[in-house]
Amino acid sequence: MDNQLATSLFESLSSSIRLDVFRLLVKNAPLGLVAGEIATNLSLPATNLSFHLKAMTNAGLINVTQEGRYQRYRANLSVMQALVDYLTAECCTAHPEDCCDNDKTAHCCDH
Amino acid sequence: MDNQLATSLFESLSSSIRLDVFRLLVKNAPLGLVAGEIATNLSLPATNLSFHLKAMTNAGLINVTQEGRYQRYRANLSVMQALVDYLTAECCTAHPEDCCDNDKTAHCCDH
DNA sequence: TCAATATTTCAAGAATCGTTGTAGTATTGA
DNA sequence: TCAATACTACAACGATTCTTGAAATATTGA
Repeated sequence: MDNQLATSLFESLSSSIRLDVFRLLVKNAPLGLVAGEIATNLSLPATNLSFHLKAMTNAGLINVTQEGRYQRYRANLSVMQALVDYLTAECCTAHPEDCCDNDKTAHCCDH
Repeated sequence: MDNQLATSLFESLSSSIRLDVFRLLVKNAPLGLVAGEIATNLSLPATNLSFHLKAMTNAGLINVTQEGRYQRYRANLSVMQALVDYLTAECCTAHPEDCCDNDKTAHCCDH
């Protein structure tokens, strides 16, 4: 995980449509859904959905496999924890002596 | 957490600069940094940084408090877990009988 | 082979976002 | 009160992204 990959992953989830697509695929894990089912479920034009699916696939947020004339999409769930880990990797390292003194809810203090 | 809030949070982290800012503030948790320290650390023009800090503050990703003529920014770490929880809230609910049969690394299968 | 189906690619316009300079507000120290 | 400092607001331009319709590709079933 690096800045560029993390940025593209966040960008992949930064639109209302793509967020709905991802949550729908999480809901339908691990089988996933084919493109047409996603379009029907979210009432999206096939063209527009295809645009967003491609962006999400390129970022690695979802996976696609071909089934005859269908394209089956699945959420890549494991990438999310890696993303959070990347964000909090260096938590408090600048001043470890103060860590958690003021904010007990901080994620980095959960260990 | 809803679609709109989640979208704005992801959008807040979808630029290289804002990601660097957030990780720098995580590193300097819980004290945070004032705007000038962030600008120096990341070699950014004050104008541009201010633009991004405002966007991140509006989304709730970071918090700001005034200290005389300084503005001190802190990472809002607790919001990240809420975001991941939102994404995985309905994991496998469409077909619970198949959950984790094929993908043991899925985050939603960690319970 | 042929028509229907599923999905993607492409082009074009609209909308949004990022960066920068200039100007403005607020605070500090003398 | 005055100059310096810290930061933000605004406007403008270029760059990027979103959406849509039309056309293309690939697969299926008859």
